Amino acid sequence: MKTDKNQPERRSDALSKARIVEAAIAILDSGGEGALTFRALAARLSTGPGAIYWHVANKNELLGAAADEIIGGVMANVERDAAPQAVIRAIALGVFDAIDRHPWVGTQFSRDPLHSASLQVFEGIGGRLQALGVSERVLFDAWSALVNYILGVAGQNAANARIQPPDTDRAAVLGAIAARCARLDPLEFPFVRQVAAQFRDHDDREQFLAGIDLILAGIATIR
Amino acid sequence: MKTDKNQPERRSDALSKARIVEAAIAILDSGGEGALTFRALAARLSTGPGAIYWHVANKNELLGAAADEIIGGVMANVERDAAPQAVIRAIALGVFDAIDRHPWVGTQFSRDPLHSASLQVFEGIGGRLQALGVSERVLFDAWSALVNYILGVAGQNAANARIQPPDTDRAAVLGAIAARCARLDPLEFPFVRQVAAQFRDHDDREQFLAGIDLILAGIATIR
DNA sequence: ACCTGAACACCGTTCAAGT
DNA sequence: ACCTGAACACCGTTCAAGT
Repeated sequence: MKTDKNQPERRSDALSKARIVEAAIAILDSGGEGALTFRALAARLSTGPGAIYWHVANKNELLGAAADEIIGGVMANVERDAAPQAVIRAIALGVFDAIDRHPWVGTQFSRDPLHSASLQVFEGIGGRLQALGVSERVLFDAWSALVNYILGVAGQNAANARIQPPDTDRAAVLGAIAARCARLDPLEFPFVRQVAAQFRDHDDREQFLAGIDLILAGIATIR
Repeated sequence: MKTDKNQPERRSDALSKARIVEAAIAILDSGGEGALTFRALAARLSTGPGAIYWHVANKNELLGAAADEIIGGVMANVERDAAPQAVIRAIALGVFDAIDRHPWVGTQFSRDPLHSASLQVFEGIGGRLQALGVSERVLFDAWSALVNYILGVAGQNAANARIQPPDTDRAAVLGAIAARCARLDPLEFPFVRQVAAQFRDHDDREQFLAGIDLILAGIATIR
């Protein structure tokens, strides 16, 4: 039985928060954070900037709703029936990959820490640590380390994306950085010089996951 | 023998990059990131906005120079003669405390990863990991985990500060968040509800350091 | 109830004109 | 060489006026 959602109007050009958020996501993904303007958004929706304010309080709320949309989708698809460590890795990678595809999301976690997006991540990580049998005494430390790491990297990646145009060549940027490192004073920066080659060929995602595993290994030592 | 720095002019009202950066830091510290405006800066220096552009390319460079000033001071004061783990903790806490006092600095690490501020942190952490005897194979993982964590938390704290006015009551905010957590659905968010009380009384700095120690413990397991 | 679009109060940045 | 400040091309947001 298909019970039609009895929407008041079927006109596809009627404005709604859902349509506004959808359009905002499209603009953010294709043009980056700088491209989202109330004027650009209004143009895409064939209306004036003022119309958007009837459905959305301000730009902050709009960005929050857009981020919730993305993270909500990620968290809904996390496989929850695996071993606790595996679920923690899946949540972490889910967030990482979402920020990779939609860098602007990374800035939004700190906007309101109790919005559904963040809450789902918080609960997902914390619940698995309990399932892992982490003692009450260190549970809060373990949880905050993981959450700080995951959301911190998300924010850094978002900041990086904001600096670089949406279609920058990652490999070229890494190569340029590595080359500049190799030219540093060997006496002042021996380590950075040495690590430059590895840095050029590294994969952000792998390094991110290695960090998660190091924290999990640390948790295991005091569990 | 006091060899006077033979500066061309002694007039204290002469504009210079140093004076501009100093004034920018004062504005950023007292009013937050939103308060730094070329007009506000010009007013404080009793000149026009255009004059600043003679000494500084744009706002981005200005923020970078200001952040370098702060982090440079922190890194210069790190005690380097202690045990490697202690130095790593000292660097991490130095960065953390600097962002606590000057939240706007936290956004600047990702601006240019090879500016002196970031480089000094990178080298400081990496060098101590080598001193710790971390094997070549896992050195890069260990280093990137620590650096990601330190700069990630810095960025999150900066973002939090940008949302809240510079003189917000921390304890009141934490209390309000904890209260909202306690009202969440116990079936959907059991962990978050349970952790809310601890969250209200937690200390950001202690939690940050606990995370560092967990990563160090993880590194020790594969060293 | 919902939409329109001009207008307001800002930005960063530029640039001709001054000294 | 360095400074001035008006002007340009933008913002987010508001609001009287429309339907």
